[in-house]
Amino acid sequence: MGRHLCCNQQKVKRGLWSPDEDEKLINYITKYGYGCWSEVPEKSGLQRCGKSCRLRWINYLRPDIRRGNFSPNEEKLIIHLHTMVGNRWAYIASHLPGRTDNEIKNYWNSWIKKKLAKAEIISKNIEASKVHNNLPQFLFEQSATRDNDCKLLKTEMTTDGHAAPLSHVLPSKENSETFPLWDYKMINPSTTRNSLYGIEESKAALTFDSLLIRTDSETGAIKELNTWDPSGILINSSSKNCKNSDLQYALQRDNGLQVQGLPASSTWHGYSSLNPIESSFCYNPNSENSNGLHSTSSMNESDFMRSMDMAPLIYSQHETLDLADHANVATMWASGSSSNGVDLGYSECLYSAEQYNHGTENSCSYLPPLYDASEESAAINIKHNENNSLRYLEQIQSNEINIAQEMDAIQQIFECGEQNSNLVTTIQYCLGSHSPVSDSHHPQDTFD
DNA sequence: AAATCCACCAACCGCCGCTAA
DNA sequence: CTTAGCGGCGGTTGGTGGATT
Repeated sequence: MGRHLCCNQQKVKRGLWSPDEDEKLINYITKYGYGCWSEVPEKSGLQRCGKSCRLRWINYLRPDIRRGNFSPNEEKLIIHLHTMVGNRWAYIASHLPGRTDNEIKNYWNSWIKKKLAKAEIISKNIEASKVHNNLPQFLFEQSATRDNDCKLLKTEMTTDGHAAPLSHVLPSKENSETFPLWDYKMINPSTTRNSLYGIEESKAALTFDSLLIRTDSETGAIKELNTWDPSGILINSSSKNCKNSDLQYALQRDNGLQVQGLPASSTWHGYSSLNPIESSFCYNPNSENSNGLHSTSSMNESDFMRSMDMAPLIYSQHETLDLADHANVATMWASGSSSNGVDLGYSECLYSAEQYNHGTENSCSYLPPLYDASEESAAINIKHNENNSLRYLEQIQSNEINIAQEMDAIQQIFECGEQNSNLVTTIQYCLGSHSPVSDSHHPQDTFD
């Protein structure tokens, strides 16, 4: 079962397609269209199995195929989607018009080899370290033994061996995308609420495949690193992405050090991992564990899939939206969906993206001014977002905000035909299907 | 100039899930 | 209900051509 009859036939031709064969297939598709691949060889006169014909058409001959190098935005989108769904090439390809799953798969496999090659040098050491409480010391030791590609500067460590309470392990904005600090594997995505330091206690913890500190390839010096990422610690295991700031937050929390760009350790409201989709979870006020703490639960599948359709849309509509922008959008999103327990914030995300890309205030009156990722504003923004989401909710409930007008405005921003209707559908779904949860039900920080 | 290496990518293979008989 | 046939998908292979020795 499962094996195709044509695959057993000895007479079928294999290997590269000749121009003549291509022509035959094109002629057939032009004449009959496609649908039943099994009958293609017979009717087209090709000595190929139907499967091979299908593959050739889909990956090479169909007219809407887009060939050539991947653009930076395409690459960005691929990385983003792969972070969320892994090797689901067909799904990823569905978000890149004209690209095939095979092409993306090939691109990824060749791309990731290069990227991980450098990381591999110290990944085993990181694994061995278990990323335990001596991580800062471990990093320090690494810096003394590794070459210029991966080290912490000695001067950036405090005298007791801890990482300085600044942003030294954060990548520069321009490097972070192609040179992630952290890669990781999710062992068991079903378990909820694992902290970075819960690794040894939980099978659902993260393992770190690599840790890289970005340095200048010529001078060896650590490049200027910015706290561009104001998002916070990994709170929930539904997240698939653990960022450098997660580490920073953990360091802050465990060492009692205030890290610039992060909120005080006693709060995590409005914080989740960088990507709102990866980290989004539904706060359940009815759930209370033995410690009297409310727990979170992972998003259900439909929420997850719906969310996954959103971020690529944001990306696809904004040529200049980079990771730092995304971090802000994400923070905004997370503040609506996570800390308040409701799926608000989608349209806010879009407005936020819009104002970022155009560098102007948007027309959305309830949004705060233009976000920035500076250290000073990060904590303020978080609080602002939080209040903002609540205010948004209140305005919706009191009919102060007209949802129809809201979506009209969004329509004007995103004039993208079919995708647009999907967007509106999504927003309608969000606004109509989720009950708000009181702000007083924020879960407590379990690390305090 | 020849041999070897290596990256790329088109194509193949096997598995899965759906569907119709 | 079972199962053959099929489309679709992801992992993998191997041919090709450019780069390096």
